[in-house]
Amino acid sequence: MFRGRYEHTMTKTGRVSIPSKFREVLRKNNSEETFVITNFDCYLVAYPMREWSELERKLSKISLTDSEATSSIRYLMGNAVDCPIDNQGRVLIPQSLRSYASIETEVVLVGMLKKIEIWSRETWEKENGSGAFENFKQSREVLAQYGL
Amino acid sequence: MFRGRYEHTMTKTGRVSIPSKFREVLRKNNSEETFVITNFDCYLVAYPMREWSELERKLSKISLTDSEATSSIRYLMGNAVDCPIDNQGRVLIPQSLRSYASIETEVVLVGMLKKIEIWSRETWEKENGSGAFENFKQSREVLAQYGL
DNA sequence: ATATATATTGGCACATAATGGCAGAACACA
DNA sequence: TGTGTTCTGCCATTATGTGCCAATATATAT
Repeated sequence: MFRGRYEHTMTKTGRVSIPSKFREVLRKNNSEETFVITNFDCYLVAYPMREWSELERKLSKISLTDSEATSSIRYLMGNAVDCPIDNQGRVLIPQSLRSYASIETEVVLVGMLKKIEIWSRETWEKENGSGAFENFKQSREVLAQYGL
Repeated sequence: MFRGRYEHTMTKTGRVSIPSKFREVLRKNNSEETFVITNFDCYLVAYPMREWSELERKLSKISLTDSEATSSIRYLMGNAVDCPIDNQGRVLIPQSLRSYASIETEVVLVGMLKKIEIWSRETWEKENGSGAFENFKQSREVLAQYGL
């Protein structure tokens, strides 16, 4: 499982180092060294290839006449990009996803169990900066429902 | 599986570059460097030769007496053209299919698992531009459904 | 404390991708 | 056979992606 938060900087060419702890998780799961990155709200989400492929395998069984499902698939797949990790442990985040998440240089990577979130630092501060603890306290009760 | 969305421009002669990620998928599947392209709704779909053959195999099982199915088959097969990929990684989209999908110069190519969709940019914007948020919500549900 | 390994990042050079243009080949049609 | 039109291969250009080396910082081991 991915956990922890890391602040990295992106190169001018759009490459971001994947924290070594995250790469270690991939290795331990015998997962391919590739993420599938997609957009979500105001940030990006990166799934290990293995998890994503599993989803695709299921989606590919859906009939091509189911137009509602097709349009979901179109959205989901159209925004997903596979980003292999290079020898220096970096991924190239495509321009389109960068601008979607307003990522310029400073990036926050957050381990979220089976996936990773990638935020621009600015957006991160705005959404999770000051009020984070307050939010946590308020929404903590939700956790009780899950036996925590 | 094909994934991602690419905006390319068509030459005056009707040639469109296939995104290199898509060609890579063909190579990895030891698939022939040829697509079968046909019309569908207001856009085009392109199948790797092997997938297309699979589709034909299924269609060939349909009884001749099922006239409704037969006319669907006629529609699909009648417009199908095989488009080999040239040395620059491009396909020539025949005039008839271009005009069918109102493709002039700006083209959107979408990876859709086992096939590719080819849209004119205008049509794409109209069909998938404004409704994006709906699709987003739907696709989120899909992800949740699969525990992602 | 010192040496050694690993992680992150910057920079550079080269490879590849996308696309525009052109010339000859193939084709259809009179 | 001649005359357009479309097709096709190839080259050139530009932008972007990719691999690699090196510098620095941090962690780990001796």
